[in-house]
Amino acid sequence: MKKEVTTLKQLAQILELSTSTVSRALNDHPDISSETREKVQKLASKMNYMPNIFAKGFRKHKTNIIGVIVPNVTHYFTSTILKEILREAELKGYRVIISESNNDVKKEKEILLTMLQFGVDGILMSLSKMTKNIEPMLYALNMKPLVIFDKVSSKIPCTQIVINEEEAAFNAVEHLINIGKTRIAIVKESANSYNSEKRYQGYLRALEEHQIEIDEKLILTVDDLSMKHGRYLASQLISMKNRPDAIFCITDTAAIGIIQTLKKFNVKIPEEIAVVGFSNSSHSTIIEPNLTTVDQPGKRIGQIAVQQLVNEIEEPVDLMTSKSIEIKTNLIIRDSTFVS
Amino acid sequence: MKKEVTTLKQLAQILELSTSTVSRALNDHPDISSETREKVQKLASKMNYMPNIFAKGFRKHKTNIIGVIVPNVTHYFTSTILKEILREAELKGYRVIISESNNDVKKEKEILLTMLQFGVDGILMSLSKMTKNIEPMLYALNMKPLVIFDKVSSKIPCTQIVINEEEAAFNAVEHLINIGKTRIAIVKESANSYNSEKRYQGYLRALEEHQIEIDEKLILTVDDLSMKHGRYLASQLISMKNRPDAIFCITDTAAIGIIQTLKKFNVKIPEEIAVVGFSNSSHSTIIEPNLTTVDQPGKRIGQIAVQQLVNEIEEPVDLMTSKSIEIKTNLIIRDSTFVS
DNA sequence: AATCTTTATGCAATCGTTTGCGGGAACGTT
DNA sequence: AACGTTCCCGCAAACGATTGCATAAAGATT
Repeated sequence: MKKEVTTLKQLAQILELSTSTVSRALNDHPDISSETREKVQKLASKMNYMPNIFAKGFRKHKTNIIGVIVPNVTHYFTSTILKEILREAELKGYRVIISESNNDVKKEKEILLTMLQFGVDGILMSLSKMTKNIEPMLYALNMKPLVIFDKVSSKIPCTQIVINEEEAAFNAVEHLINIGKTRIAIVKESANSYNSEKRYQGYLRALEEHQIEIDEKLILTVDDLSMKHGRYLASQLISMKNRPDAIFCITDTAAIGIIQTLKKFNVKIPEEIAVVGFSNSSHSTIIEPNLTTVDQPGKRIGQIAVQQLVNEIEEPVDLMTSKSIEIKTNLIIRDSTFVS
Repeated sequence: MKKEVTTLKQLAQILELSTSTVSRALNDHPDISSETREKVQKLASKMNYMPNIFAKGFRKHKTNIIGVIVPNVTHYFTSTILKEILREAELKGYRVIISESNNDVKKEKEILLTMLQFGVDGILMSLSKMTKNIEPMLYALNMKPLVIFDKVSSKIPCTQIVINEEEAAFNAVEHLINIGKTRIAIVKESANSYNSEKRYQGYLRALEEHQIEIDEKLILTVDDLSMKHGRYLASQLISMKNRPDAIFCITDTAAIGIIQTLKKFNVKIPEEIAVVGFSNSSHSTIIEPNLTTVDQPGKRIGQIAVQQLVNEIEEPVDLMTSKSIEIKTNLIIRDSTFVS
């Protein structure tokens, strides 16, 4: 093993040149005659020379690595974004290291610091659910560019890539209104995350604009938007004396739990209760009836996030400057709200 | 920005010691008196000192990074493994860089080389579907430890982490036999990947041991085990004059496509045709009837893969030595084969 | 022919850390 | 008193690549 790697010095010796010349030749420095440049480059590729990235990073204080921090890689939406981040980063000549915060604030902070220590050129992150203390992010911003996406916080003065949460929710709820629903429940998160809050605002605005009175009983809040909790909530809603005729659930997973329970109790979807989710997860076309949901363009988010970050890395602008980029979503209407 | 980072030299100056002493003190070298050791460590933590990883990696030729190459991060099973790889690697003090091959052999090779150049300490990979040329892997093995998982190839002389594919398939098919099925179709991959081949062997053995004749017509081969192809195959199977009474599909996705079509044509599952998948993907409990499938312990695979690799990194044994670690799977019986 | 430019190259320092070696101080041993 | 040990610590080289500066050679300008 440990086959020896060719170094600059070796190339230099063989060609009877100095390492400086070889280095410059490989980097297309104008001082070098095209003759030697070619000679060097030819030998280098022949000997399979690869610059030692650590010596390089060490010297130039640039690693061409971007750090990515997300709550959970197995989340389908996240992995879609990740996929695109990998693709786009590679295109731009960056490598990506990924860490999971598992929605643990302390872990999140640790990862952030470790990545900085490690020398990433910039960081891309999606905040964990409970992130309140933004100190670590501010600290990070002191040193390197930071772009946050999906789960963001407007308190952090950096570029944010978000979807039009409020409008998306508005459209979803308006769709329910358009098909004749009036008692529309919402299922949101108790920890007032950015996303949950925005979607809630969209819900409120839709009802308001259509002069539908808000019924506190139809505003459901839950810690964890899981399928299990969805199932539980559905059973609650069914047993209400004045049932809703539609449910807007700010997450596909919980929406699916809801549908499962509704079916179990033979509630007709969408006739008796229509259901709308959020994410367009792959589950939404498996469950029956297929789930009407908001499509979040993960690819676009990943792509723009990388582009922004690389931009900030390569054109060191004034950090600490806020900028919010909003990405459009699409409501995808399926059987859970649609009677053919 | 670019807040200055504390270095060894700075610590040394403040303490009026040499950098060597400071370095040794921080690394608990026995030559250092406990008195100075404490003094140094105290100041270091106070000044938030973090060794420059690049200088370190540069000097010691060790990066503490492991490279991971997978075909597709959005694949649920893959992301489960990934999650565990991240966790376990961190535990062992390693960082992880991830790349996607997208089942492109050329890309796979490129990534492999880039990662080596980059200086990873070892590589964890799941082969792409069409990988035939194992040259790049052999080359990699020359330089660094390599562990492959899930999609493996016995031709590559390195540690392989696999599930008991053959046995798992055997159990699945035997289960179908036990519930009284005799005309059991299999849906497998046309590119004879390791996994597909092993599962096919398990299928054959199960039939053989139960003296069920093999019917070539029931052996279906498809390029791409997608839902779409599943749907297509199902329509084929239905229109056969001598229909199968069960289908063993070596992938959950395709199995789900099959179920969708069977339902569409009002074929009773499992009474008329039972269906078994492979993976225990999250979809398998969403589809109705819930899919009987083989649970692949992704967490275990990820964990063992990292443990093996780190082992080989830290105790440089003889590389080029094959070792196959088999992980047990479980057949999870659900409604698609079970009549209550 | 002397001087200035330009072109192409080499020298040597540098980045931050680790580590082999050497050496001074303090102590113990004859 | 002379010598050997042990304990701490510093010097300086090394890792591989980059880069400011110096310089030799060749060409251009007067």
